[in-house]
Amino acid sequence: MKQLEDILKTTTPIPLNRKTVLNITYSSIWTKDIVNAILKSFDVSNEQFNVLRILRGKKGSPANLQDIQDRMINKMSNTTRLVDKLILKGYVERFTCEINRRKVEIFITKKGLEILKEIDPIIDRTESEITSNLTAKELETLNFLLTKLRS
Amino acid sequence: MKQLEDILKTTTPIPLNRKTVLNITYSSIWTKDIVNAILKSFDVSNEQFNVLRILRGKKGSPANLQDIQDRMINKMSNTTRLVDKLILKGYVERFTCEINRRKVEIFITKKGLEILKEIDPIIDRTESEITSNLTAKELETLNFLLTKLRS
DNA sequence: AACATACATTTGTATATACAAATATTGTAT
DNA sequence: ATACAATATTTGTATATACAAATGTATGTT
Repeated sequence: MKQLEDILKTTTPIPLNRKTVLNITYSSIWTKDIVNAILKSFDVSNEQFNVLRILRGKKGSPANLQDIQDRMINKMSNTTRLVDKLILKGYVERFTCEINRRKVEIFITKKGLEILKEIDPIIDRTESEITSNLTAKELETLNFLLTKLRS
Repeated sequence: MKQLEDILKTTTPIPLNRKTVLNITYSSIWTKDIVNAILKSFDVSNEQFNVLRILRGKKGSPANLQDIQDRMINKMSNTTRLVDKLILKGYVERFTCEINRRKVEIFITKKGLEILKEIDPIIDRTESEITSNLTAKELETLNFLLTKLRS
């Protein structure tokens, strides 16, 4: 098992508080890199993939920008431009809401649903691989500790 | 304790594999936001602070860009421009290495050491607060599980 | 109706991240 | 000595992130 001290190439031991923060940060980068490598072959960024899945979850009903931001794990400060890119790729459509013209209505297109259908099983498999070194019980404990940390 | 399903405002339960990946990602964002809020008041970014601490760790001996990148938790693809910003702020100096002119020699300045001395105790306290909901034993377990996950 | 206020999104600017290509320097083989 | 590969950094381009300001729309008060 590669300890954090090895990864950061430091000889002095890191205090437990800092070590925990660094370990979480490093693990997050580690998982992100693995997932990104998969998504890259589909020319879709992590955030774009996230938005597409949120839109699919709406099952045909429109989403506005706030809906999307609320459901995004990394609160983007600029969902407008992210949606712009998805429109260019043909995965998403945007209309202004007729009832409240300040709002926009964003829908996933058929093409968007199709690319998700392609990517989904690969991401599922990747997420299984990422967590394969821990038992189900260990995963439960890890989730519990992370949730408690933030509470 | 706020579960991930609440955070992401989803009603459907998330499978354990994906939940773990998301929990790590979200926890990383959570800690980053807290630390960033502190650093922001010093007009230093997380990455800049990281580099300054790496340079201080060299204790007067020069660091080149690869040294810095190797010790950075988030492998920046562009340490050149990050160092540029630190030079502008007067926290760092850069010279070309006379022995191997492809390399650069980067040093932290007195001003850089002084700002670190100011920031350090505040970050220490912040890291203690971040981890204050878990006992030492729980923190050990968390670190163990994250390390095992990546092994 | 006129005004201020709140809301939802867009735009602007700076920095960060990711990757590819360009530049400069050094080491090695012939 | 020349050519070629390896090394170390820099530059370019695209996207992502963070925050502030601007725009356009709706709502409440007088």
